[in-house]
Amino acid sequence: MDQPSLKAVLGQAQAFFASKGLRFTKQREAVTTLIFRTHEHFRPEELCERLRKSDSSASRATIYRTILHLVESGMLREISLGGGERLYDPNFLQSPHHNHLICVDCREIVEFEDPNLDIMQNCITRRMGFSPTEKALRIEGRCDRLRLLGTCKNMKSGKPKKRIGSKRV
Amino acid sequence: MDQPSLKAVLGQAQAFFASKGLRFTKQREAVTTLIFRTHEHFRPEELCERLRKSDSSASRATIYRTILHLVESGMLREISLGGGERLYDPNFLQSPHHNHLICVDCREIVEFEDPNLDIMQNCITRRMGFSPTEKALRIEGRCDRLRLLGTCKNMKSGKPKKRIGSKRV
DNA sequence: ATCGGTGCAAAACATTTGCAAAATA
DNA sequence: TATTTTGCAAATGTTTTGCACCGAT
Repeated sequence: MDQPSLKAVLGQAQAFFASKGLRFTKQREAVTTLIFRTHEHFRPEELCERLRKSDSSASRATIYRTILHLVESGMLREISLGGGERLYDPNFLQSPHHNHLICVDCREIVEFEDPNLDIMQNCITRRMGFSPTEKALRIEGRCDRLRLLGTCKNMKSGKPKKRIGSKRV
Repeated sequence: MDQPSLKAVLGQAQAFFASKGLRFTKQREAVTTLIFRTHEHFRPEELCERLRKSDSSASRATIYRTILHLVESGMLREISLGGGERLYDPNFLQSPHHNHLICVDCREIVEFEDPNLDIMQNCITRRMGFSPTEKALRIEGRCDRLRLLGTCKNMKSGKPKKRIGSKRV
């Protein structure tokens, strides 16, 4: 974990739960920790798996319910990178406006921001008579290095690396 | 159906299936017709329902499999408007670069295009070393009319209208 | 006769929910 | 004690799959 220390994140979560009159139980803390300890995007089921391997524990139901709470708090966001899979992204806490670029070859996910893009999106939205509340841009592309050199840093001996995690830019 | 006549669409589908050495059976034609007869976004299960009500028929399995073929052909696109629901959009045939704006109040979906946005997205992508293959921008917003006047054309006596269909802009 | 293609029913998943027991303010 | 929260297991809902049969070349 880097920028906002895990401790700060846990504090924010605790504050949110408290503001709703909810308890920050050890299960909820464990789930929150597991989510924000890395920058990895995750599927709920993967989180269950991860938690099972850790020293703490929480039932599947609790994990799903905690995820919903964290989404409601705005700390966690559901994203969709295609395939109808429900994926969660813990990185909006550090970069609230980031977008996703996915390499179609190696599935690497690059997170990026661009203020100009944001501005333009705002204009377009307002021109249509709406006030934007949330924007999600997903770009799929082919890595130039791979196309030109036949390999890229995410390819391992010709085999694309399956990655759910993300890289910041 | 308007622009590309249904007949033309069916022809294109047939050509695709043929190019793959596959047959354009009456079930596949029925599914294709049902999909492209309107501009509605749909969930596979809804399509099953629609087909059950029509005079033609195809099993659930066939419907799912045909959808996959049509996506592969590029005629149909999977989109995600949040909530992890798998939705399909038949409108990329007419407007290959459109994006989606969803009203958070009434869930109306507005499809829109903007060449400048496309250009900017291209630049950003290339700057990161990628060649874009596909882009999906989803904006959620609040309709100004509703916010200012307390009502909007999609609200029916205060109750938001649930809409899966789309409006072109 | 040979390949697909179809339809059924089962399987595979992911997610939600009801409820009794446990934990906590 | 009152109220949440948890965990289990069952229910739900969607999508995929195996397989026997059907149909077209």
